Amino acid sequence: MTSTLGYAILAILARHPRSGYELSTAMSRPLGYFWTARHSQIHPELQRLVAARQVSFEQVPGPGPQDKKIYSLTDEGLAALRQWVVEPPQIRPERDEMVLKTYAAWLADPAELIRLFRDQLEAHERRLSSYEEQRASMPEAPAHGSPAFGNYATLWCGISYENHRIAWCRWMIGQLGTDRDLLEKNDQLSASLYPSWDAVKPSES
Amino acid sequence: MTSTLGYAILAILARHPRSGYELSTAMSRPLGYFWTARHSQIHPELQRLVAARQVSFEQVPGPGPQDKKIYSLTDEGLAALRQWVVEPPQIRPERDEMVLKTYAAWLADPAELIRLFRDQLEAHERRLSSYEEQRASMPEAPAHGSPAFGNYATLWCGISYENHRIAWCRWMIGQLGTDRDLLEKNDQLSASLYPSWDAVKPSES
DNA sequence: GTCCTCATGTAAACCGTTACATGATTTC
DNA sequence: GAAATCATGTAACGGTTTACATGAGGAC
Repeated sequence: MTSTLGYAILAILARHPRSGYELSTAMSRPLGYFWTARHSQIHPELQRLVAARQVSFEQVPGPGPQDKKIYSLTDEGLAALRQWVVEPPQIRPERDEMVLKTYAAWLADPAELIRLFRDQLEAHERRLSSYEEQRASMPEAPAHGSPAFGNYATLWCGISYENHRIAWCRWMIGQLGTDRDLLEKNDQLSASLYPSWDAVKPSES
Repeated sequence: MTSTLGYAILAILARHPRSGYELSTAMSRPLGYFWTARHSQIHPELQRLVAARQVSFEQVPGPGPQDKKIYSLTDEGLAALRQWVVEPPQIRPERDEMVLKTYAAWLADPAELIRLFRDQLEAHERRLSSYEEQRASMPEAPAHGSPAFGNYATLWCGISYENHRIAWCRWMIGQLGTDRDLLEKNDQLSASLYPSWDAVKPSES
């Protein structure tokens, strides 16, 4: 019954109670990297969760004209969240605009494509270094059972993902920039950092 | 004006003309891994693309009661596609249900989590070996300018992505399965195949 | 005769974004 | 005094999924 957005809200409230406003800031970039939502989606969803008895709220006088509502998980909500976590995820189609562009890249001007992938590369490098910073200010391998484990594990995934993306951008730039000065640079970078086809081959079959 | 779905259709038609039905099979799993759509979305979009003069069609008598329509790109459509390819992609939020579950994983039973990540791991391994097979039946590094380049580059991305995902699943299973017999197995697997934090560190800052 | 593939469409429901709407408090 | 932050909501729109609707031809 509860939507994935609903579980995202429950997952955040499981850490500590928050207002709808705080939820919406937590679920917008650059904080909410793996599930985002606007306040216009969060407020109605909170109302639904209250109706389903998965969250409750207490009203405290806020700065604005309306009362501030501090939402927290109910026992029912926590139980539902716990159950949902270990259920296999819905298979939702991957829609990746960069990969789609790549599929049609054979039609486009190589110089412009290089510019596009350089921009992407920079963006992913910026994200990676931000993740690395976050990791640095975090205890190494927190115990399962503490919320820090969730933070640590999602960060690990994020760092791994950015490395994958960076390797791919570098490879693309290398492929597109044949017989040019950037060839040597990119060859070095992409060959070492990421599993190339050839390096992976001996492991299986 | 044209939506991303529109460009996805243009990108497929740029290879060779197809009917709406053929488009819908091409854009459903397991073929269309990076942009999927149902026929109920494709047929109206094709009508819009025809109205925008980006595709044209010729009717041939089909098996059913209605004529089969073979769509192909117009010069205008090809030009629009070429332009779109090198434009920076819209930043669309990442919504990853597995990462969201991971964020809340500290609440769940480790044994059940291991089961979940093992299933995920298997699915990604299956995909990877299917990709590897496809790569094997493909010329090494096709020239930019031929459609084979698009196939090769998207496959490279897919293989890199699956490797990232596999490494992450293995790491998670290793983290969850402390003081158990599976610890040794997973330590070996994840440490070698994928960049751990520590291995990446000396490169930057 | 039933099921599967080929073939094209429409309608309702759902999810998410953008825009509309209001207003107090704090900071510059 | 203007702008940013805190705070909560609704409405319109666009994209996606699911369901409805039809029907020929071939395989079993």
